[in-house]
Amino acid sequence: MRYSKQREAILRVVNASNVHPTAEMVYREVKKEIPNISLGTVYRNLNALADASQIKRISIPKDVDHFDHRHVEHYHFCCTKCHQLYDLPGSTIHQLIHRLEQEESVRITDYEVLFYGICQKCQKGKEENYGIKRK
Amino acid sequence: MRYSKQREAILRVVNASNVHPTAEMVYREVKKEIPNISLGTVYRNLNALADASQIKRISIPKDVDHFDHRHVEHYHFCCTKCHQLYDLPGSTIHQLIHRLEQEESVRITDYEVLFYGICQKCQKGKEENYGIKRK
DNA sequence: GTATCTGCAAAGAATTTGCAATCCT
DNA sequence: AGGATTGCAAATTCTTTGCAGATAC
Repeated sequence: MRYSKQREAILRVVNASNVHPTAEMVYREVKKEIPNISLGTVYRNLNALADASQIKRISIPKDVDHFDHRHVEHYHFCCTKCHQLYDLPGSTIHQLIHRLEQEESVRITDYEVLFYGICQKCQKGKEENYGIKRK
Repeated sequence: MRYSKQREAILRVVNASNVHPTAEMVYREVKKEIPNISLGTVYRNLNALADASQIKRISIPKDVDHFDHRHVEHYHFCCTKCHQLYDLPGSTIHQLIHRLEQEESVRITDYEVLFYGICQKCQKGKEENYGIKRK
């Protein structure tokens, strides 16, 4: 994979973000720096970076894909009320992975744990919809 | 939700299937029974059934959505070589859910655990691609 | 009777792709 | 130089939706 300033900027934006950006969000952000970048380029690079395991793709029912850096192990939590995507800490999953690899004879190289529920804010009644439409 | 023979057949197909069918697969299967059913009806009903928690939607990176019955608790495993979707047994996740609910003050109502890796068949070199294209 | 559901076809939304020009190394 | 990458726009793919007629209750 050859260097390009577009890809460098895209990776930087995903790494710096704490909101699990979508392709569109990354596009809007990178545009500030490279105004004539195209959305196609953003998609191409997000795919390339995900294939190279430099970022992680999060697929969510009824929503477009989100992308995430891979700095720390964590789970994802999707609030079914405000449709916001949060991180949940933890890496308890490794024991489970080990057990499954033994018992099921598969080799596990990656995982995605997605919880659904009601976030703290929405439980308190402060429900907000951050413009994320329900598919 | 009112009865319809279309929805009944769709639910029956998902419940009877052991391959986590896509909307298209369900459509092809139900068509054997109700030849003039439309794909739109299949989509509408899969959505309605998933909203009613009668079936589960599985969103996978670079693949269309799959649907699954909810008979037993299990995880999903996606082989990155043959792109086949398998079940993995277990429900170890409940302790984790409990802990996270306490510590993070969220209410968790559902979850999806998706592992990636190489399935048994592909490890043995018998890799097959079941016509599931890579997005 | 009437609200829900269906089939059909068209629309919509997200993502990919072909191509000529440009950029890395 | 030469292959990778880009911007642009068109194409593709999956899914949703509007509507008129059919169906459930």
